[in-house]
Amino acid sequence: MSATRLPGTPRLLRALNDRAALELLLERGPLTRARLGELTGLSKVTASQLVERLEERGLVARVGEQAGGRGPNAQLYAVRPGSAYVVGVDVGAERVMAACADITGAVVSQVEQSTRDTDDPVGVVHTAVVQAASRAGAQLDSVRRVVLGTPGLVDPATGDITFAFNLPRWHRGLLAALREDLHTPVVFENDVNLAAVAEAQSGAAQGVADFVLVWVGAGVGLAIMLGGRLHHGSSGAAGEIGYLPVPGVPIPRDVSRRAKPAFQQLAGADAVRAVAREHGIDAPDAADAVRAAIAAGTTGGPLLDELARRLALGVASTCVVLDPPLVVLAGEVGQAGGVALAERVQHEVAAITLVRPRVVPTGLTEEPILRGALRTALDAVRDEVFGSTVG
Amino acid sequence: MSATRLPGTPRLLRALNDRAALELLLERGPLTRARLGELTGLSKVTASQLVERLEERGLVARVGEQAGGRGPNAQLYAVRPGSAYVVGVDVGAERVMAACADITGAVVSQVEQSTRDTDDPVGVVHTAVVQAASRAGAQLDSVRRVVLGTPGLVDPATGDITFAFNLPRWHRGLLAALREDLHTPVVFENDVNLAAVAEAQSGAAQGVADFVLVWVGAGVGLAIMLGGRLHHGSSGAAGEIGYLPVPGVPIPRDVSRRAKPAFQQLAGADAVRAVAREHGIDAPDAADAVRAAIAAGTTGGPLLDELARRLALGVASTCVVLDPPLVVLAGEVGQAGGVALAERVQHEVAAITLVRPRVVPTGLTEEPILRGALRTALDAVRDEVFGSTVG
DNA sequence: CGCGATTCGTTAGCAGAGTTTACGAAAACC
DNA sequence: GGTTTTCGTAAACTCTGCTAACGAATCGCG
Repeated sequence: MSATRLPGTPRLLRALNDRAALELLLERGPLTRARLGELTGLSKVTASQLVERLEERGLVARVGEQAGGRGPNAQLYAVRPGSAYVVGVDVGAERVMAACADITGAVVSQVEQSTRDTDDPVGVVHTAVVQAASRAGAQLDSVRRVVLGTPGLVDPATGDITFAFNLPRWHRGLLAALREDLHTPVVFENDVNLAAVAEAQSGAAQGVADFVLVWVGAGVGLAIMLGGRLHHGSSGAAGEIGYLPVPGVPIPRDVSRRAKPAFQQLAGADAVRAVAREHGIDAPDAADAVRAAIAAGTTGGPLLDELARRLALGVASTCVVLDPPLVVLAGEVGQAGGVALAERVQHEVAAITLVRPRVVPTGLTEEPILRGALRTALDAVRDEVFGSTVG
Repeated sequence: MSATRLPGTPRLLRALNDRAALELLLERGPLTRARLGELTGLSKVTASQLVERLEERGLVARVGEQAGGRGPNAQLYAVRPGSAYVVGVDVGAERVMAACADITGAVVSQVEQSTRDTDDPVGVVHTAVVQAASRAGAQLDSVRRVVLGTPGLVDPATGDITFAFNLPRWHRGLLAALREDLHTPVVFENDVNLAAVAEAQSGAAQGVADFVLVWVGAGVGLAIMLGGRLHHGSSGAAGEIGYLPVPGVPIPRDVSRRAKPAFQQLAGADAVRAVAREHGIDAPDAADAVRAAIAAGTTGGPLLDELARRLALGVASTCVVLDPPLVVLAGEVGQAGGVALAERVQHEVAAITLVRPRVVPTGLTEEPILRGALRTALDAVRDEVFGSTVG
């Protein structure tokens, strides 16, 4: 009956300081013992002992000397890349992209495979993961975590995928197969959420702790970043804004797999193509239609206006609830729309609500979901590897 | 250019442990030194030293003995109530309610005053605060914080109130007057947010870290609690769901002070009264109308159904975005609707979205805003008073 | 009623983390 | 080549917490 909190023993201190030092080494590249002391706030000698400990644990290594200074050349230390690896995977409907990164975050290998011409998608994903690891020169047992990005909801209780309409149902088999071979934690994460993670790391939301990312592609989705962490919701369904009840579309009652959700019906790729046709732009692909409208200059304006008006309904709803400082438009359509679309959405949102979020297009072009998967895996693995002093 | 993190010195340990001990003393009442050791995870002797320190700092005092055990009677210690006080105020349009609590959270005094028959509302609030303090037997300089709950948005940058349509504009004067006399931090907080804080502490959301509270009164509002903390949004406008673009109401463009926001027009008290009249219930007050419908039994069903249908649009929008496990209905109308209304809203939300939040009526009857203000003030003051070992 | 069993609180000695002071050695400056 | 500066390491001390031991108080039981 005693909830016994964590004590607060001296070893906790060491764990905290070690962790802070490692984080600094990752962020600011190789450092000398003295500089590390300054940055952590610790004394020179303590920092020195600390580095020695980390070196013994195999987490840190000498990587050179810093010449040019006044005194003797200072030794430079950095996090040892080989101490752990992670694999991220973007599991799309038609292709699989896997990449392997070492614990410093450097992407060491990348593998792409098509799932179109096979009847064993599990096998494809599986070999992609194994190939990514081996091409990176990483032993399989030094891969500490695999993160798979897919559409659909991740049940926070079980970690399984639910409601992945547009993907085959082999996720469960995939999870089992990978875990069996790799003896490693394997987790799913929603693809839009991963895109947001990537956006925060190196896209349009760098250094912004709170923002939302609106994904406009085949479906519409939303990722919510609060305090630098993803908000998943109690059933993993936070951000499924396809189901927003918006004006202009009948609200389907008795939500089923058949019924088309309201906002998605208004702003999904199908709707974009339809609106484009009405405006005289006929393209096989929604993103192409948007690009065509932008290329058309003034002529394309009305289509973009209409698109922005529709998107703004969903964006306004989320912004009225959350009041984020920043909204990132991503996904095929969001990216294609670029600044032209983002500006229009920003203007439109300001017209119908009190909040005034900045709306910008994604700042990422290459594999946002994959990058997000790697980053997510890294965060978890660093907690494990770097925090092991506590255990 | 060195961002110098907090060091991680031994004194940090002491601060952490002291803080944990104080928190335990507040939560679980008077404790013996030995029990405190168990609960914190510290050794018996360390816990003993710790208590001695806290006693010297005046934060803790002996309050009795625990007889009946095997060995000698153990001394019981508790947080000293008199070491600091806070004042909370519910600033309504027609009356002001102030209360004073000691640092243990015990409410020591409560004062109510009308602002209807005066032309100096600032003075009324001011004297209410001073009276609450003096009736509590608290010196003015031991009141460490005053929290004022009012409608409107609180600008997170300045702390000032904006957009308080239904309240006079003397907030700024109030802030200045109170600060001048009391030499104490005085802060505003949105009334709906405070109601949510109270709900989390002792209402329908006890022990629930994530939930939203929907306020249905003259206006409609929303408070968002995530991880046990309020989410305010970048401009303090998070949860202003009156502005949700919902189906069934024209969306006013060029939002101005005149234009009635969409969702509010659909579900605010005015709308409730209007709907009630259509259903043959004519009451001067929206809450009365709802109560009449419930009292009418089956006859009142259709009105409640319609009300639930309207509310569900707003609730669904927020739940689609946030996916909270729990929605609390509060405010005059929400409270009047009770379980009958909550159940209907829950059912309706489930019909139009994928998420399945539990919807319940408020569990508080007495002064939720005032209680929330006190709790908010307490949290801040405890950080200051208990955390002062660090400084 | 007295003895043993328990538990409270304290004292003594020790271990882990970090700090200040001091110092030898290496590199650069003049 | 001397001076100056800086690196890395000792040595001695402080602060926090831990284990072990112990006197004293209280209850249970014979």
